[in-house]
Amino acid sequence: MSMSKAGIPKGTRDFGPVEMGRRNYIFDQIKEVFRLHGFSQIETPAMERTDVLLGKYGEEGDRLIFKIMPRGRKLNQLKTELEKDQTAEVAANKTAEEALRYDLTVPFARFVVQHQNDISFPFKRYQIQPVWRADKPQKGRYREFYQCDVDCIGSDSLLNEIELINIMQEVYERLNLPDVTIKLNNRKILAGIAEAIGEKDNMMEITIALDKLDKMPVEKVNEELKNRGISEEAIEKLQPIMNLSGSNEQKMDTIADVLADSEIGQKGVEEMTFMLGQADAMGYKNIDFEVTLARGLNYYTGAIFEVTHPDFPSSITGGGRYDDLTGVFGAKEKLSGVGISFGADRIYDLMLQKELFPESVENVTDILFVNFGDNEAAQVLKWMKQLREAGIKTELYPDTAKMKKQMKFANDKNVRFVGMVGEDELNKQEITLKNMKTGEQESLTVEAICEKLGK
RNA sequence: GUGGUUGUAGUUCAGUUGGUUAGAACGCCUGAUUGUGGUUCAGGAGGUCGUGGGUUCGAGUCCCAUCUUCCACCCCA
Repeated sequence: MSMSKAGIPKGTRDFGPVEMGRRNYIFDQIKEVFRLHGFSQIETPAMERTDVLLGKYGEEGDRLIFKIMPRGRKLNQLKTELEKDQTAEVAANKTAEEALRYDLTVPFARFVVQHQNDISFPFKRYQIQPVWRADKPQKGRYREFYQCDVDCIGSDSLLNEIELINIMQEVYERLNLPDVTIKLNNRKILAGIAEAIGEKDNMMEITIALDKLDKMPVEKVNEELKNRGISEEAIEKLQPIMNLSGSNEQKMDTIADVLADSEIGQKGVEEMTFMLGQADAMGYKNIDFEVTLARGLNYYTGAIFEVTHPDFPSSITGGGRYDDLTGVFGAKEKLSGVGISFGADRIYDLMLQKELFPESVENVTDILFVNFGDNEAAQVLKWMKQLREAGIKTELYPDTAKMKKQMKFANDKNVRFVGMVGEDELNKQEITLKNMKTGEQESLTVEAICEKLGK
């Protein structure tokens, strides 16, 4: 066998026992909230057929999809395509039959269409799985990461959007991250703006520029708009929007004014007003209407969401409404959907930085028994059965090593109690239970311990 | 994909204009303590200086390539 250096691809990570305890804590909280809102879980394969994914995320997205190298005859076809003076990228897209999924929304749309006869709508699903992007890694940006998606498909009602806001609030409340800001916008407003300033066909250009407002001054953005081919007149008309400020209501008033003549814009204003009103009625104070919020994913058509935290550089949740994602897979009727995705890995990084993980997620064993020999071990095995039936996590050190070594092991593993059963305890039929945090110890019967620590 | 940045012990980092045998702290191992971890004390192990080339009498230090890390653009969870 050939030797190789141990290592993993860039932008990927191993998760040890401590990290998994924390990660599962995040997943459990998120899952619990999803279930409380009536969503059910699905899973889809790590890979999809390439044509399912290509063209759904825009040009940049296509480039970031991991294609799986073809095998056998297809591999020779790749060679032929390359010889036809194709770029390697085009050749790869043409010949790779499979690719790793880039997100969970597009595979979900594929799933819905494929199983449309078995699904009753509106279909509320959640899905927690890894996705892969051929990105250049940075802080909070990985090439393999988990998304926690909730989507409702087959309903136009804005109540779905409202429920998603509730879910975001509940999740971040549970995770002890109350400082998040939920940013809202609507693609219809963005379309309306483009229409109102007479640049209907340049909506993407305008939204990309608007998105940069939080990074560069207005003058720079104006310059960029000009470079992107937007007329001076249109840029002039855009200024009230670029200089938006004040409360959500004040911003909405200004926008409504600018969009008075745009049908689609008015629809967007109507939707946004409803959502802001509902959020206000729930007493939420951290909702921000931001026209600059664009979100690159091509398929969004209505509301768009993004959650940020002051101590983290990038968004930790994002999503929106898509009207026709199932259409491209040949759905019988038009199915509108809306959903969001929690970025578990970014939430993990943020919570670690803020030291928000409860200590309890790190201990896996309640009682570790010191091994004093065969006779003692035989008795401990019986007692452990009783303890486990009472819901107490317990284990026996497998070797009769030195006490010091066993105690150190217990300490390193962060167990709550050490159980000692030697000759004295066998005679008394009791267990010496030591609290590893306080150092106190007492002699108790197994029944008394079940009573004390049992679930 | 473009531009920049980082890499030295298990970890975090020192290491002078290129010059003997590459250091510290923490961690790890052993003992003080044969039924007590976390504290204390004494001792010990551990490095092909990311990898591969090159310049030089001599390279952790300079040059090139490559990988990795982080950052900006782009995009995004």
